[in-house]
Formats: sequence, C-alpha cells, structure tokens
Amino acid sequence: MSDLTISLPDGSSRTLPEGATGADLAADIGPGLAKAALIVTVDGEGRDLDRALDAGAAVSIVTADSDEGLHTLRHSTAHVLAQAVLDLWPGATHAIGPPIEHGFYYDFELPDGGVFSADDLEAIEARMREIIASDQAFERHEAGAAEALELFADHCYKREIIEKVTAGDADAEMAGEAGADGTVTYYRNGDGFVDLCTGPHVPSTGRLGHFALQKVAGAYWRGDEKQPMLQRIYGTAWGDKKALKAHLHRLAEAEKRDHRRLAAEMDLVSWPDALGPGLAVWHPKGALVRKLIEDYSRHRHETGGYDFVYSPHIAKSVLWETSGHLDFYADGMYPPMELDGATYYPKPMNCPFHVSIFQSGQRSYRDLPRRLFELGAVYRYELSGAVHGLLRSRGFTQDDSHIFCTPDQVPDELASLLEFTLSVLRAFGFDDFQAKLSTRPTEKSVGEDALWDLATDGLRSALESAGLDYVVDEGGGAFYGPKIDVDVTDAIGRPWQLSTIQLDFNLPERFELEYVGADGGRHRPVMIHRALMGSIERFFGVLLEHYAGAFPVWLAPEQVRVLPVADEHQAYAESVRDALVADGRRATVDPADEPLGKRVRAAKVAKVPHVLVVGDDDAANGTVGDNARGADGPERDLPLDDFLGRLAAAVESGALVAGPAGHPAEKLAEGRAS
RNA sequence: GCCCGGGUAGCUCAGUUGGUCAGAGCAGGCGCCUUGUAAGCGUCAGGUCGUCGGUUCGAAUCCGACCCCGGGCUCCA
Repeated sequence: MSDLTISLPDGSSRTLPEGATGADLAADIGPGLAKAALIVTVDGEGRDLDRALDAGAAVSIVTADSDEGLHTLRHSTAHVLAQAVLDLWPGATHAIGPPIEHGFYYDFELPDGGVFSADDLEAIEARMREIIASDQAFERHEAGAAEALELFADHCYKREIIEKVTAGDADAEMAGEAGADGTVTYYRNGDGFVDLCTGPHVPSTGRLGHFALQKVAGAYWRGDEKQPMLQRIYGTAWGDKKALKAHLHRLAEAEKRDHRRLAAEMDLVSWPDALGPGLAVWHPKGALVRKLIEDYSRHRHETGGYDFVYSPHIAKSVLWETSGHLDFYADGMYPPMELDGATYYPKPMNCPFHVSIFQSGQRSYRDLPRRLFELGAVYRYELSGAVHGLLRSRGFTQDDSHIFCTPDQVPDELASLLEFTLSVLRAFGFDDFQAKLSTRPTEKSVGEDALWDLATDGLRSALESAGLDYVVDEGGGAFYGPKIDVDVTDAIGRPWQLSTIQLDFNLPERFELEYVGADGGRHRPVMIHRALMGSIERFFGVLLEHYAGAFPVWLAPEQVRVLPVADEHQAYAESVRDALVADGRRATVDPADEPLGKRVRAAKVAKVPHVLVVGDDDAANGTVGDNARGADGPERDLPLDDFLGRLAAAVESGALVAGPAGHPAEKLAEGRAS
C-alpha cells in the first residue's frame, strides 16, 4: 500500500497512508485539532472530514475559528432545524436553508398552509437539541436525477431544484444546493432525514449546539413575490458558548441603540400616525442637531467649490418623461396630481432639476466643472413593509449634488470628490470605511466604451489614491454609468452605506446637454451624481445609533446642564449658564427642587455631556464642579474660565474645521477674541 | 405590496377560561423637603383599552374589516 503526501497551509507537507481522510490528517497533527476540526479544504474546496484526501493536494483543516468553519457549522445547524421541523410537522416540506452572516435560516412550507408561531420555536429548538444530543452522523451520498427525484418525491421545492440543476442550467443560487453534472449530492442523517445539499457538513450533529432560534418570517420562494410565501425560521450559531453569548449581547446592545427608541426617549423625532408611514416630524432638539449637521454640510460645500441651488417639490410629467424616471422609476414615485390640464409628480430625485439649471444657458468648457448642490427633499413611494424609522422613509432630504464636467476632467474630479466625501464623514466621527466599485453591467447599457473605461479607471484610481479598502462588483453598475458606494462602520461594527458617487452617461443624452469646447464645437458633458450623507434623515439616524444618543459636544442639543446644590445657589448657577450661553454653548439650569442625586441622574440619562454642580464653594470662588460624560468622577473646584476654554476646545476639535456663522466653532472664535 | 407578530395613560408594561380588570412603575401637576454628584416623601390628574362593525344579558378579552407599529421577503438613500 502506497502513501499519499499533502501540503499544509504553513508550507509543510505530511505523508499519510493511502485512503487517509481529513479526520486522519487532523488526528495525525494533534488531538486538539482532531477535536476542533469541522471540515477540510482540499485545494480550496470544502470537503467532509470522512472523505479521502487527494495525493499532492493543498489541504487545510477548518475549525470554528474561521469564517468557513462557522459557515459550515451554521449550514449543518440549518439541516438540524429542517430535521426537527419535518419531525414535528408531518407533511411539512423544506425548501432551502443556507448559512448567512451570524447564522442561518431555513424556509418551509407547512401542510394546509400552516404557519409557525413564536411559541413553536421553543419546541423546535428542544427537538433540535435532542437531535444534537443523539450525535447523528452526516452521511454524504450521490444520486442521479431520477433517483434523487424519487428520494424527494414528497418535497416539491427540492424536486424543483433537482430538475433545474440536473438540466444543467444551474444559476448561482442553485449552485449551492447541488452539482451541475447531472448528479446531485444529498446528506442523510438519523432515521430518515435527507436533504439535498452539496455540503460539506460537520461530521455529526454532536458537533453542534451553540445556537439559538431567533424569529419567524415570511419569505417568498426564490425571493419572488409571484412565488408562494414560505415560512422562514432564522437562527444564529457559533463555535462555542462564549461566542454565542457575545453575539446575543451585541444584538441587545444594538437594540438599545435603536434610533427609533432613542429618538423617542430623547424627544428628537416622532412619527405621528396621522402623517402616514415613513413620514417624521422633528422636535426642537432633533431639529437642532439636524440643523447643525446641515449647517456643517453647507459650510463644507460653500468652501468646496459648489454652487447652491433650490428646486421645487413637484414638476410636470414632461420633465420625468425626458429624464426617463417615468419609464424606469414609476413604481417608486408618488402618484400624480392633475391640475390645470397638466400632470404633476412629486420629485423622487433632484437630478432633472439640476440638469434644467445647467440647460438654462450656454455653457463653456471654461465654466466646468459645474457643481450644483442642494439639500433637496424628495419623496419616494417605498413599500409599506420597507419603511424603517429614519433609515428608510418616504420623504427625505438628500445632500445632493450634480457635477457637470468634461470627460478630461473626470479623473481629477473623482479623486477630489472622494477625498471631500471622506473628509466630511470623518468630521462626524466615522473613520472606518469600506467602498464598493460597481462596473459596467453585462447586459444593455448606454455610453461609449471609452467613456466607461475613463470613468471606471477614474473611480478606481480615486479609491487607490484615497487608500480606501474596496471590493469590485463586476457588472454591478447601473445601465447609465459606474459608481462607488462608501460604507462606514459604526461604533459597534455595523456597516452603513452612506455615500454614493455615480457617473451618468444617460441624462446628458436624454436632455441633450452641451457645452462649447476650446475647439468651438459642441460637446456632451459628463454628469456625476453624488450624495455624501445620502439622506440627512438617515444620516441622523445612523449617527444617533453610532453614538448611542451620546452626541459629541459640538452636536449635543444640550451641552451643559448646571445644577445648583440648593436654592441659594440658583443665582450663581444662572450666571454660569449665562456665561456659557454668551460663549456660544447650549446650557440650561435645573433648579434645586429635587435632590441633587436625582437631578444628576436625570442629566446623565439625558446624555448631557457636562453636568455642572455649583454650591457654596463655587459661588464664593467662581468655580464649577464638572461631571463630564465618560469621566471617572466629578472634577471639583474648576475655575469657570478654564471650563469655558476646555469646552470651546472640545467643540472646535469635534467639528474639525472652522465653521460658518452659527456653527459652534465660529462662535468659539468670536468668544475667544472678545 | 406579501407573510408573521403586535396596538391598554406621555413612556415601559400587568390584565388567567368574556362578568368591580381599567391597573402599576416612571414621566407630568401641586405641596413638603434645601439637597455636593445616577431615583427623598406625600398627593393629584390621565385612557372611548388603535378605529369601525359584529357576536353576547355583558367585550380590553371572541369574530370581521380597516389603520398604524415591529420582524422578514422585496427594494433602497
């Protein structure tokens, strides 16, 4: 009997008896690894531990420490979920059950249109634990189409997959379920549970167990609303108890940060039923923060080479016919209004208006690039089920700009635009970015090849010179141009897509835009759509969650609350407040009609950055006691002037850039000069 | 829009099988307390139990429709 030699990720190689499996290899390396091993990869392909290795292959042992290991673990847990459901609901059928980020789901159809209730999860989870405790092996099998169809005779969704796959037209979605060579693989465990699956799986159900079922949801088969609605169960699964616990803790933290909860608690924004879904009103404190955000945005655009414009909220249908929105975006638009024999639509986008401004006169290449900026409110008819607080609403305000430039100017414009974008986002405390470059779709698209290449290369080099991590979504661009999307990662690691920089080769054509070039001839400009925050409302919601409501000093609606120890300190407290207000701060006094501890607590709960306590000593010496958010404890006997200076510095560094009149940083400068 | 789950005081929630079940805590008003760093005491007020209709001697509770909210699907800033 000959041996086989394989290579390991560290470059070493190992020789094992012929027919050795992944499990043999792990055991050969060490008992700890043997215990932790879930699957192996052989030349990059995942494979069950009990399958023989190939001589000469590059083999890697996969454990729950890696994404691939977790993926396998979750996938196997999804199988156990399906097994439990099929046990408990005779006649139920299972559709698909893939691993997803942090967990897995499985879609089912219950007999007679039955549905799961939240209570069912408990019973299902208990059955799953029994299956796991009985440590059933996952056995891999292969079958031809006919055999597989017989095996899954009672499972119409599995049959549909088998038919699709064995017919050889496997698409990406189906590729995860079966091979495309006329045979399919399936896994069997326990008494009779079988599932169509390419695997790999953990060796046996006993390797699972750190999971939790989370929720029930409806989901269309293949995500298509014309297909039947299936019952989906979501769960999460991890390699050990600690990781599961940590994940559940993160979810709880995220819930505490929910901007809808914070918006109500902090009296920032509300959604009165009478307004309709996705339509918010801004209360004074929320409006104040929003105004600071908008003021900062305006300031940056003023000094960044942009021209400010305004446009109406509605326009006649001809504008939307020319722009093409009525052709490809009608579903997202509010319905039309008929008046004076004309048809008007609320605007879902600002671009046609900005194009109209560009069109209003003859443009020379000397005028370009022309950057038109507007905090433009738009209305989109989002599906009622899609509306989600400020993060997805039906009326929102874009920090929108349309840049018109010559093709030659495109690369430089994109590079400076991306830098500008990142700089604005950094000012709000975001410093972890992930970008996506979306290139020309393979199907129909408009624009010359040279233009696409110029723009795509321009976007790529902008990303590279900005030193930004990015992924390429090949063919993911719109039909009218390539784009960059920028995600930020928030304080608890969640990504949010905020910025988008989008080339448009279509609208200039549709509106027949022209400029006069140096050669005296007429040329078509290139148009760039871009939004940095995306939507002000959404950006506000993301910021609120990022900071968990504890806005940095320059954005905090109430920056300082002054608490007199007793009534006799009221006058001094008011003088402290007046000094703060004169210095441009937002400060209030909370009089001594409640015990100090209670007032301190109220201020802390309200997330006021600085709570000042003033008593006899302070009134006598012109000092304050500063209980700052995040500090270990109060700092007593701080001279008022020192506090004013310290706060001013914090406001200035928070804003990063000197602001316009009305911006905290500007008042700071005035305050210091005087 | 579709599936599931919810709407009880400003907020968070109790209200077993339909019959003093319209309640609690916090918040709010008033009074007392005069406080040195995360909840002092007392007292008062508040709700057409999402809306409309139905079943019943009787409905927060059962049924139907609708509205709104939440989680998904889909979509997306």
